[in-house]
Amino acid sequence: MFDPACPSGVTPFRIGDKWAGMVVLCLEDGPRRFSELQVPLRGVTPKVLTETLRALERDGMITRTAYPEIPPRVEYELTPLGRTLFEPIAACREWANEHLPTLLAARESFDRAR
Amino acid sequence: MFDPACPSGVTPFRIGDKWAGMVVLCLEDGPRRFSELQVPLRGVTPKVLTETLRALERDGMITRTAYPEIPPRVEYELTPLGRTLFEPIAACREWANEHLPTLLAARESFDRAR
DNA sequence: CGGTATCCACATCGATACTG
DNA sequence: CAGTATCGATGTGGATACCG
Repeated sequence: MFDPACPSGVTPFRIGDKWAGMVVLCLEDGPRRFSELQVPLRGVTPKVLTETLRALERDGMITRTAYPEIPPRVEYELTPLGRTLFEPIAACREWANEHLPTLLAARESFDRAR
Repeated sequence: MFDPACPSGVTPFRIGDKWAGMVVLCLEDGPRRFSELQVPLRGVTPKVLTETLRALERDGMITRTAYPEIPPRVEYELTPLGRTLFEPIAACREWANEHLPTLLAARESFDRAR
């Protein structure tokens, strides 16, 4: 997902509000900072990322931990509930990785026929 | 999903354009007619259902078969590619079935705290 | 029955600028 | 660094009516 050519960004089967699923995937290996999350989610504005993180926190998927430092540091981490969500989302990612070329070929063929 | 109280309709992890994932799930047991699909997808307007089905057909997920009869009959069916998509989507459905109460409880708790 | 055709409300998403 | 504040474009979804 950190690759600019990663197909996750164009998969038509993104989860929910477009970014939430990718955030969950980004948190697989442990806590991440706000600015770290902005990297793989290319193009996401701070506003939208904030909204996404708030929504996930509200639903008990992630925790937000702010450290009272200068400069400020905030870390987001999957909760146990969030971890249970990781699996089905990862399954969707696997599907996209495997079948996206087929899908795009079908799409192109369909468009050419019209 | 055919139950009015089914949680699938409120799951925050719906796939893609909100209806596409549910359509795939609806086609699990074989071909379905346009009007049949309108039943479990409560509230979907003909326009939106048409758009959803076109998009799925375009991506090679379903086939559309029109029978030249009076009155007209049209059936939609999963392609082999569409069948491969069924599994990860079903996994998301299972997740929702299992964890939605926990999620809603977390949400309510979060909202009460603010 | 299985759609189209219009029109519209609303939410989402984004760009930009600014702050503790 | 990690946001917030505004504002605006976009487009998705929906209500309603009509057609072959």
